[in-house]
Amino acid sequence: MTEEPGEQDRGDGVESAAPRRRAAPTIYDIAHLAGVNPSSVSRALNQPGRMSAKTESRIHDAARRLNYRVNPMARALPTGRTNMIGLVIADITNPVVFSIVRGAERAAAERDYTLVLAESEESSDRELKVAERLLQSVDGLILATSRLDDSAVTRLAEAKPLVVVNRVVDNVPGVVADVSRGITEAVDLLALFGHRSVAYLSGPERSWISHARWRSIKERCDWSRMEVTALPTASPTVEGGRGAAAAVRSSGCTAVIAYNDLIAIGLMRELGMAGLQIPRDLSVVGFDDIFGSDFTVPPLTTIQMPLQRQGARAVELILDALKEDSAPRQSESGDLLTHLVVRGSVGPPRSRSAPH
Amino acid sequence: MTEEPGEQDRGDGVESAAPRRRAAPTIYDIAHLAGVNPSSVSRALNQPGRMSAKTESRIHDAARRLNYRVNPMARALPTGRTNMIGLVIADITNPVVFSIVRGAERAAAERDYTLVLAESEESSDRELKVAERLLQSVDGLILATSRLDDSAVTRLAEAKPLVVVNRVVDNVPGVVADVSRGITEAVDLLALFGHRSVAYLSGPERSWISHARWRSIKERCDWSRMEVTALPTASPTVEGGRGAAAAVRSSGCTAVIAYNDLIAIGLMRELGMAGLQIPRDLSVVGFDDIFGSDFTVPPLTTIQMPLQRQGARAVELILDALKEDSAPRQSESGDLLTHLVVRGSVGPPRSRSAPH
DNA sequence: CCAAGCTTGTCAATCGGTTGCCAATAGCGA
DNA sequence: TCGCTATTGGCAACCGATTGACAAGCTTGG
Repeated sequence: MTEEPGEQDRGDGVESAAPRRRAAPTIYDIAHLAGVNPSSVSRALNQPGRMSAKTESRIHDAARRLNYRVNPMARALPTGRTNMIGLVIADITNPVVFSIVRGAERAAAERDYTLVLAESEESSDRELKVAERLLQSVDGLILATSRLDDSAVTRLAEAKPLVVVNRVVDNVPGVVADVSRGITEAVDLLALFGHRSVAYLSGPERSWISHARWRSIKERCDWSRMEVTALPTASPTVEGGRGAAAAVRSSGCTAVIAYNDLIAIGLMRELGMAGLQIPRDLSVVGFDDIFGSDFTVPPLTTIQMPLQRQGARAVELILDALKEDSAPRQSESGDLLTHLVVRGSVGPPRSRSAPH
Repeated sequence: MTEEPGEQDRGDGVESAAPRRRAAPTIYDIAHLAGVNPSSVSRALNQPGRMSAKTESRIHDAARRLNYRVNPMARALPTGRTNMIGLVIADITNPVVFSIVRGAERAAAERDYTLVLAESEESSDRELKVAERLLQSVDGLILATSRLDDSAVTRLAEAKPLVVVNRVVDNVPGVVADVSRGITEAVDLLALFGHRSVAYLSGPERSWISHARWRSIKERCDWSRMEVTALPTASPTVEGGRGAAAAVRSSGCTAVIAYNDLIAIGLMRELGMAGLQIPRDLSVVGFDDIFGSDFTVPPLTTIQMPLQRQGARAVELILDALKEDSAPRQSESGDLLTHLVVRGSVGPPRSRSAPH
């Protein structure tokens, strides 16, 4: 309380041994140094050109000299804008989300937004809680691998701009990749090799995207006059893939398209341990092209999703919604195409190895 | 300006087509509903028991009825606490950081903290910028894979509690795993198989942890009377491992310990393509036990780092520093042990295959 | 029966920036 | 040189919550 109360003991509450923190400079410090009113500082910093060049540069100099950074919390209060975007994912160790996170982080950072991350650990209860908590601190929310039902998503979307990834919810913008191209390529390749019977190792029953993939696969297989059946898996993981091996073998199919790469990898490993050879005994196609899918033997042929671009696009949609209030852009898959990455896990079926 | 100015047009600035957002309830709404003063609401919510049970429960009821969540920005202003922790990483697609992120996210969420993520894209300039930006909005900062030099780290640590992971910087708390146990196990296993000459494929020249690993490997090899040399790699990636294959072959060593799994995997793939067999022609040990390190053929034997625990520990250190100002705990590796995960990439050397 | 001691709740200042409104100033033409 | 308008900059309210100081209400003891 020597001179400027509140300047003296700011920083951290207790004042004993802890390393002394230097308090961050404020616009008041700048105003003092530049000899102007704090509000002028705010103006100079936020609306360049609305002030005499001389004063403006004096203020900027002072700010630079003090190494000033705006306090995002203080700014957020009156404006309601935090410059943060929330990203909720089910499981951060799922390689599928890495790319989404990266794409989102990059797109956000580029526009000076900060990404806030939260994990729902595959629980829809936790997801709701986490999303509600995040919602308070961010300008918009991305649900990357949501386990919520549509109504909950819709309700969340009422509070702040919200975008879902790889999912379609009425009236909520979504970023969905167009799987048809990749699937067409995959099915066509199998057909070319002479496969006549294919199985789809499906994902979680409640997964919108798993059904979308199945529909697309079914359609293309029908078109190619191939038999196709869906086989369930216990979980969309390596373990789930392992567990499905028996069903695959007894199904009599000669090729498999898996809901994701983890399942595909699990299946290959299990069959490999049982002495089968891939692709001689079974052709396997994965989905996503995750990190490590080329480490396997043989390397996995897989349908690559534009996950990083999807993450970036999700951020862009949020920012769009924030900027103007044009009608919320609906799920558009324009440039979000998938394509087949051909590696070693697809070949001719055992019986007839000649094409066609 | 009909009645309560500022109540009418809150929500979002522009008011045309955009989906109407409902404004979040405030403590004033609660106070109004419960018929008390806003400050009583704050007290009832934050200091339970300091108020008549009756009033308190009335306030809680009102809060629940309005589905009230505290506005973190508004709270952060007077308290200086944001309940957010920043995590800066070099490259989010590096599998090593997944586990750190997960550990940190879990530990943070458990204590009602939110994790804020930023990527430096391997650039120390960007890292500094990003860290300074984050510093404004968080209560503490974790540098997981920092490319900054010590002085920059020290300077950042002056502003807010800061923790580095897998690195030691004077006067800055760090979370460093004790590599000696894993390395001892690895070197001993190689010795047991009869290897006499080992190479270390090192990481980035400026990486503290790479040197630490090298020192530990050198020490144990000396102890075992094994020859050991360090071989440089161009980068700590699969590509870097590939590029080092030639040097490894001409070095005459029979076993390799790589700075990380990516290098090990790259090396194995390159050698495999050249017709060598692992472990017959070369034993390979990786570091980290990343996702996918068991997808390779043979599966990679690797020294597992407790990355997830390290991430969690980093958060705990921040929280400690925030709570009391006990002397900042210095890098302690107590329970952060490494250990060898034995898989298929280590075997007896070609020449003499009998142990010892 | 009254004063002292606790509870319980209210007031008001504050955190750091933003912004509408208005006064002071500068610039301009006549 | 004067008066008018276009700029420029300052004042003050406000965003939502926290918190120290204090008043009102209650209990309790002398």
